[in-house]
Amino acid sequence: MRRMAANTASAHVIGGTEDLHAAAAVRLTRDHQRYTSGRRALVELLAAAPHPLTVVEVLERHEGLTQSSVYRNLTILEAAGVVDRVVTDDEFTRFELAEDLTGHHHHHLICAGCGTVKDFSVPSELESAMDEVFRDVAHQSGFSVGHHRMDLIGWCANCQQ
Amino acid sequence: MRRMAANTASAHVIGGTEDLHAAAAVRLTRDHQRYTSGRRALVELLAAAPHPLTVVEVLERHEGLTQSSVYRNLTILEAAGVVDRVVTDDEFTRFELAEDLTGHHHHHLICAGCGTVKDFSVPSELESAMDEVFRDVAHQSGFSVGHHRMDLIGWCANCQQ
DNA sequence: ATTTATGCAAATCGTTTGCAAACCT
DNA sequence: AGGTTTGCAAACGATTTGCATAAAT
Repeated sequence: MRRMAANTASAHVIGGTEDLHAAAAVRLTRDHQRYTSGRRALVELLAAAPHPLTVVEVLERHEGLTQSSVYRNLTILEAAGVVDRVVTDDEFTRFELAEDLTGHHHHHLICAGCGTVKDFSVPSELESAMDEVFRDVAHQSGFSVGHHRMDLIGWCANCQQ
Repeated sequence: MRRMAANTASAHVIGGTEDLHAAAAVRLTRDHQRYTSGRRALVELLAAAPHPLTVVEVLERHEGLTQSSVYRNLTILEAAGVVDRVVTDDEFTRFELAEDLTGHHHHHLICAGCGTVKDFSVPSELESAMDEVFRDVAHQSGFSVGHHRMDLIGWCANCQQ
């Protein structure tokens, strides 16, 4: 039941994608939701993208998708823990696969000029040190912390002058 | 170390606030902008608030202000470096005084339930360690980094269950 | 057969903008 | 005077929603 990604160039479906779909299906089922072809297409697109995608980018990359359904399905996928919402300073919400599905904890370099988002990660010792501080902060403030977000805002190579 | 004494909504100008207004005036002038009473009122409100404010909150706190002017002036104050824009996961943009005006580098605890934002800070050793990593990342990626943002997303005491 | 998802178009709502009057300097 | 800022109302645009049809179980 495999769907070949229908886009321009090197969109090669990797072997490991099956597990991804299986995991997505499990999470949706847990939420009493179906893993429809539209949702599957979204997961496929996000898995293939090198950075978080806006809804506009999603629509550009896949002819068959409709705007309203994309919004609805991204919301559902987010609620099911399949997708993460990425907020930047511009007016477009972006989406990426949930970190615990990809197993790749990372952060974002956000260009204040063009809005481009690029991934990066930091040494695990630093992550651990941060997590420890966060636990303290949460405890003192009565918050229960779900996750953290650490972004760098700056100017990409293109946008510097 | 500045002490922020205001809490109620009185039109009382506090002693230490003078420096703040002076600094704001300098930055606006540098941008060929005037420090009008509306802009002054915004700085006053943000200085008195214990957390970043939405436009709605600003309007609630000061009768004389108009929505469109508040938006326009916050944009101008941001461009002049007097105010920082705080982006969370909800649909409201928030604003706070620029960190280098208050001299208080901090981060945000964001409640995923009600959108409340609470400030916190981390040990300076951790900030330094982060800054060092960020310099490397920026260098490798061709970005010039302006600032970073590190938030905790979770559930406040009220919103847990 | 019944529930759930989709597509289209219309509505929503935070934010932006056009324009004439009020405000500096 | 000459340029800016303001207030009001209208416009904008990303996202949401109502509803009839199509798909899934």
